[in-house]
Amino acid sequence: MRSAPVILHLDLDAFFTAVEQLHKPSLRGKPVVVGGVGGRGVVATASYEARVFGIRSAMPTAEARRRCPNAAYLYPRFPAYRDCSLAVMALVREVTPLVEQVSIDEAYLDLTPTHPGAGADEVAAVAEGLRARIRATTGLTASIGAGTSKLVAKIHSDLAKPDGLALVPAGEEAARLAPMSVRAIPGVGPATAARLAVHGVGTVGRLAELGADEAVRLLGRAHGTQLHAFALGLDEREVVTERAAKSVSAETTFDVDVTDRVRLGRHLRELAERVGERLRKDGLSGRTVVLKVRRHDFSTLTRSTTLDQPTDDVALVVQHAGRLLAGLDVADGLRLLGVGVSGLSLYTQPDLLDGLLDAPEPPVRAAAGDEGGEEFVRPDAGGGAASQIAGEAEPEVTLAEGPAPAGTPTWRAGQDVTHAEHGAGWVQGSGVGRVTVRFEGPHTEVGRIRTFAADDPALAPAEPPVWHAQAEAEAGPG
DNA sequence: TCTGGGGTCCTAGGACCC
DNA sequence: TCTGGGGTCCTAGGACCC
Repeated sequence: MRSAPVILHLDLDAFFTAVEQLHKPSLRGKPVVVGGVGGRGVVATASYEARVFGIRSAMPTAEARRRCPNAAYLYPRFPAYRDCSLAVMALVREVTPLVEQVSIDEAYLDLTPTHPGAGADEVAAVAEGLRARIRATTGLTASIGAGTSKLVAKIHSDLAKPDGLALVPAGEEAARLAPMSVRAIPGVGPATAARLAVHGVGTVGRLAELGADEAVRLLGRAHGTQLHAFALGLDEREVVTERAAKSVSAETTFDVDVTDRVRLGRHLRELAERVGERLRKDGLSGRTVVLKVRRHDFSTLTRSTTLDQPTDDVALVVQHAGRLLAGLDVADGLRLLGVGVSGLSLYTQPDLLDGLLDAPEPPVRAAAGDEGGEEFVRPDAGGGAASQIAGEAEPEVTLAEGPAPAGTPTWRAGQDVTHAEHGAGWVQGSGVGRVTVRFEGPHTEVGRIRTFAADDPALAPAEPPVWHAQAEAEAGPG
């Protein structure tokens, strides 16, 4: 446990509706609801003016309309929210590089790197400074919780809302948490709260008194252990800057239940196309295809099948998901259809791979700076990268300007990661100043390049300079 | 009131292997 | 020949979060 409250949790207040009110002054001071506006829509965010009427997130929009017919009901504009989020997160990263963005409107910060030895007063000043800059540059208000752990920071950003700061001095965690409802703990939802209530546990303090063994008996091994530790104010989770995606999915709820298999098939293809698009954009492929359906009675089923090889091929996803769907009874109607891919790995493109492996070695020139004209990075110039693999493995590869060898796959401008592993291969792109080469596991075949969407002309670099790099490395000892 | 869409993590049983 | 136990993978479902 840290000895000072250097972990912050920042949460933008009523984010979606705040952006709408920012962009449209006539909405300011008025009840605004952002969410699904169709017959089966639910509320994503209600402005504070709308919350006065009892409107809450996840409430059916129909119910919200009953409570406040005069509110503005808006369909979400995610691109606008993403832009605002990027602006805020840029300010956040000026405070510390140790930022874990957990959603479009939330992030944890660890101030240790930039404010070593900071006490509560300094942390409070940093947090207030950040809140002020967010307001001044974006017009949005943020609430911040500060404590010695993610848990305490998270719980207190909620208590600070709206537009506030709540800081818990080191040593006061358990006492602060004890009187709170167990529902204040992240991970305690309706089901867990109900199970605890049966045993007379309603507060965090009572959960702490219960003891770890009893908590495990009631809630299962993982959940029980974790929640009991939380109840004592114990939380050793680190702030981590990057987490790899584990699945990609798309789903849709129909306005009216669907029984027609032809229509379902069309929706299935659309959903698979969305999944495929995202897989390729992120340079991923997955081995398990998952079909999800929700029936007329709201019961949910999933069916999955695991392939021999990871794929991002829409046709293949459609084929397997379609087979899974064919095995289900849809006579009573489906209200939701979803398709997903899990078991993700960094993407390989077999045809490109073959071409590359069969192709003659690309010309190797002097390392950057040695000669005029085209400059390629010499494979051994990346030797530093290879030597880092055995460690934690995100070596950077220097880029050189100039044309890359024929057949070199392209990554999308602005996409900050390309992948090569355990071998050499060329990559190129534009608009990005550096390439990070990421290595997975000790297991992959030599010579594989994992990347890109080279077959998509829309992704080809339009503007010079065109960069290329040779990513070169060897397997570490594992 | 009648329940979105995108995710994560956990549990449990069965298959399979050693 | 029969039996046991542990580990891993796969599948399905459920709780939870924003």
